[in-house]
Amino acid sequence: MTQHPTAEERRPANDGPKAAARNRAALIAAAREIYAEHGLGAPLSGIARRAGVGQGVLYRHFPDRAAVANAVLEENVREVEQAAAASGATLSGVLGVLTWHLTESAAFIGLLHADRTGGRADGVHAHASALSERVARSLRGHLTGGHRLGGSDDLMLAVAMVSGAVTGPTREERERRALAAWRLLGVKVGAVRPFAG
Amino acid sequence: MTQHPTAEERRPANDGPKAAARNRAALIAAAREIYAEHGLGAPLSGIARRAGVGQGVLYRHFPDRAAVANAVLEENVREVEQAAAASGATLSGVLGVLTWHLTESAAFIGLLHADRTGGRADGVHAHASALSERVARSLRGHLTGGHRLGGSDDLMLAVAMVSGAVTGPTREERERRALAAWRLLGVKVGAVRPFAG
Amino acid sequence: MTQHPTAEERRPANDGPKAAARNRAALIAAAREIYAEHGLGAPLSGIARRAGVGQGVLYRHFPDRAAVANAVLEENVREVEQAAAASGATLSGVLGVLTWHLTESAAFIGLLHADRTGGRADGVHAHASALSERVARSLRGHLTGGHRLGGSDDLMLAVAMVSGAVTGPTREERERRALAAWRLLGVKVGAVRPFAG
Amino acid sequence: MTQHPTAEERRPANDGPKAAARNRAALIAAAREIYAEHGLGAPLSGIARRAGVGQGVLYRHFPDRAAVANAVLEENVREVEQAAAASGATLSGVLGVLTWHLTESAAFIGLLHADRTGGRADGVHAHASALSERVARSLRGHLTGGHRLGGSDDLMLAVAMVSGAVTGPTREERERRALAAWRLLGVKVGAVRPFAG
DNA sequence: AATGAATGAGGATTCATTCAT
DNA sequence: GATGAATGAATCCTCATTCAT
Repeated sequence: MTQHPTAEERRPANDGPKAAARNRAALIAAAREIYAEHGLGAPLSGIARRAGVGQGVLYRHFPDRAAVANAVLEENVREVEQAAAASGATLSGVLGVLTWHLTESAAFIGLLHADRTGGRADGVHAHASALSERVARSLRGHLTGGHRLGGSDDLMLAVAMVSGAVTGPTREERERRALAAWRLLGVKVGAVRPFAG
Repeated sequence: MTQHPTAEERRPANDGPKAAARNRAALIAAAREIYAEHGLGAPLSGIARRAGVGQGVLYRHFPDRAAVANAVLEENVREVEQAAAASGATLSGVLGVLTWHLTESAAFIGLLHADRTGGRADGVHAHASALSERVARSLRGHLTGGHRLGGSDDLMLAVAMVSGAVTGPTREERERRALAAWRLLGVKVGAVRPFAG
Repeated sequence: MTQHPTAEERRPANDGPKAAARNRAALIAAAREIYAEHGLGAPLSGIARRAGVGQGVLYRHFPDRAAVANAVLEENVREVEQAAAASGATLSGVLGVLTWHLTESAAFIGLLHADRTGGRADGVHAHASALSERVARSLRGHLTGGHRLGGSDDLMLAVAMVSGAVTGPTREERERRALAAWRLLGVKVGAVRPFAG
Repeated sequence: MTQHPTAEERRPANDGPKAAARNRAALIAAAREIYAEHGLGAPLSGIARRAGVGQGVLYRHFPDRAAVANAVLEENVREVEQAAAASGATLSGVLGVLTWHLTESAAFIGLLHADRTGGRADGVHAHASALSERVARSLRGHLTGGHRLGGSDDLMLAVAMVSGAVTGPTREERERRALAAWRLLGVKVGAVRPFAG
């Protein structure tokens, strides 16, 4: 509580710098939901609304549409990295976390398909390959060879393939399909769940 | 009450009803190109412009955005069906044609991913499953078992997976990746080319 | 997918939230004028232009065409209600105010004729009967019987009849005809003027 | 059946000049219906469609939107004139026919309100006053004085007033209101029905 | 640092009207 | 004479982005 303790009625919520971080998180969470419901092209105004902040706040934190998507992706990628960095991590474990994000986040799937839509140099795409590379690096470290995939390139291709299979209205359905896809590839996947310490 | 008093001077070209079929084809061809360049969400006005017709013509032939996409997809699916129906057709041959369309047509890939974007029940999606089923039927007839795929469902899952792998700026690159994907799945694919009698 | 990359140069005036109320009032005033000149079906863009605001502002304040008309009507009805509620109000006095609005506001006349145009259930019509009932209620309280009208229903019919007589290019002409109409009905009408305290 | 009895299969209906008159009548009838359902601003294309002819035919017979409306009005006015010219015609009888058209034809009501909408010099309005004058003339001849209306002007004002009262979704409801309006004016009206010789 | 109104370009859609056949 | 496709201007409406407060 580094704020002035004085209660202030009027003036709609300006809780000081602490709120900034909170707002940012709320925006990312809102964006994730909106993306899941309406796809990556959803109106930014809706994201701000769901986050419970004004449009201006969104633009304070993210200069443009791409930045919002990137922030969402960043979180997904970071979790995969953390899963990969955790002690005792195995390829199948990391793939489980990766698969979780694949089934849970529309934006994350979009990441793997960014360059397909063609044209518009969104800046989403700009970052996309960098993020994609971070995922690749996370997986690379755990490649052991007990499967049909030849190397990191094959593995990332497989990830893209699985993401192609991840369709369906509910997360459960998407998970079912993702696991079926990994099975077709002959790859063992651990528990499908978010990374949590 | 709302009237439309139009201009009175110029009135370029009206080749008569004969042009109707030609225009429809031009619109589909234009849509295919535009979709490849800008994705399925591209402005309809651009399609009309590229087809060299007024916007009204587009709306005459296709009541809405979904109808345009469906018309494009319809062509792709029909070629696959024709390839499947041709005498001497083999699964790998049909898959070659299918793969061609996968690498050539953004809309066709979208077909396999229609339900991922979430939200908007476009009517694209409405037809999508019907079209998807037609593809499945075309492939089903040639399932022989000389591979790891268990049945029609596995096969369609595999198609979705390959479509997930089909990214990249050029068709050649996309073909390279598609073939790599089929290889990972252990499925033999014939010549990647459009069906031609 | 559809994006709106706007221009980057000019960005005229943004007087801040303070302007909101002012803009709303300006829009209603503009709508009243436009309606008088071009009827209820006039382009909304013209209203925004005359109000000196962007089209977006109009849509912010009024979700659709009906809402604009309703806002205009609301003002008219409110004045009649106020005239009816004023101390010392008499039927003829209220009718004078009502007649003023009849001669001044095309939208207000439209209110009484809403259901004639047939077809389109505008939502204008939805509110219309509610507003119409408010007018009826305002008059009802002052029915005294010193005339040929039997009751509230007759009175509202009479109002509709007078509104039918209110034609002509200038307000003065319309007032002349309105008064002649009331005379034919044998109803005494007070000063034809807006309500002002 | 004054047509050539030769059956002709192909060539979409061009039954010779005789068809022209039939088409014209069909267009007017269609316009009357469409006007009743969707108001005077309804799309011309709908009128042509309902008449079962191409758009071009409509334009052959009527140079513009106004001409269509005028043709519809013309029919209404002519019936009133015929009723007035019939031997043994009385004012109340003519008013009965007039009232029929008032309750049956949206366009005809519009005639009496043409100048209210303001602005747009439709050409509907151009003819409107001429037609209106023809109605006045028809009534004038039968003015006898057994009522409160002072003269032709009063009578036309009364007609306008009644037309203002003619609202409601069904013709029956509109007739009910029209008769109530005439009653308020103390004018006796004969049978409400179209003129038929 | 937040709010939320305003701007205005862009894209969708609808018709009035023309014209080749 | 009829058909109905084509044109394209006008209108509707949406949103990305800026900015006064």
